[in-house]
Amino acid sequence: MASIIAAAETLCARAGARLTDPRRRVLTLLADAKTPLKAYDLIAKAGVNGQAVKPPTVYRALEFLCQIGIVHRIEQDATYVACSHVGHGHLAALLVCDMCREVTEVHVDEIERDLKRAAQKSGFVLAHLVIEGRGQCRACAV
Amino acid sequence: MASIIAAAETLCARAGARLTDPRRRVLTLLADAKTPLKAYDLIAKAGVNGQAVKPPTVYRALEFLCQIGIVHRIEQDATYVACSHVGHGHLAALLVCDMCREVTEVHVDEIERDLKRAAQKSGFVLAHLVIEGRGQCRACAV
DNA sequence: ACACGTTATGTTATTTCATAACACATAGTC
DNA sequence: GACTATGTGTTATGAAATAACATAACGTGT
Repeated sequence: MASIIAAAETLCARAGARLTDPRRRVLTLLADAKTPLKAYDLIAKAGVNGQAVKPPTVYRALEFLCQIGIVHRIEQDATYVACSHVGHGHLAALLVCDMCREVTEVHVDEIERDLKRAAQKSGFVLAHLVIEGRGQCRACAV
Repeated sequence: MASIIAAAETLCARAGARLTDPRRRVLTLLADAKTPLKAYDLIAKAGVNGQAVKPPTVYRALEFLCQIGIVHRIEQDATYVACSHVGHGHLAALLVCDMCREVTEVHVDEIERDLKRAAQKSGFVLAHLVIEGRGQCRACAV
């Protein structure tokens, strides 16, 4: 649990940025969660002693954390999840279980290469790639 | 242009559904557009002679058209685009140009297979897959 | 023809997701 | 300590999506 904070510190240093209070708070909440959280879940939880946190605060933190690669946004349902394989420059495919919502990350570097090549065939230069799946995780599959 | 309507009729018949007025209208608007449209673009455009169309009407049509596979939703920015390769049971990767917004569809059946296998390795049974890219299309790449 | 079930639409209101714009604060550095 | 970058606080609003309920249109069996 603490290790993800350490990883974040490293990534921040590399980016010439700081792991500030709201950023750390949001990251911690995500890391503690078993499933992806919505932005407004975080807005609700991030407040301390009755002090509500406002949307922009959380959205900024999320944007930053996604940028340094320690948090992933799941486009299909606009949720956010802490990266479980921090470190490799990895592109991950995020597989969300339809039953328990847990996320399985699989690394797909060769697939990225294949896709880049397939895109190139159409003359398309690929800069960014999103791969997301849904289905049943190991525990929930019969 | 008319051919996509014909394709839609076929797909509707196959699904035991009807290509109703609002569905045809939304599909036509998407087919005529050069780039993906937002739902509210469609809501604005779908009205006839001052009669505004309400959000649920368009959202229902979009959901239906996506279901029969003649329209794709681009998750990254919540836009919708008419499928350019109707017919094959194909899974397509949607590549959106960051400059002109045009969409290039590439077919990725082998990649789907690879990904399914990679998922299986983690015990994950893949039911649905989204692959989206961003970058520069042939015309916009230098 | 007409009653019935199913499919699809109309309508109102609301919820959920996200950002613009501007003021203030904090940290690093010359 | 003044200067600049970076980051946060706050207010307000914009943009995307859906819930809930009423009504209409179609197909089928009688």
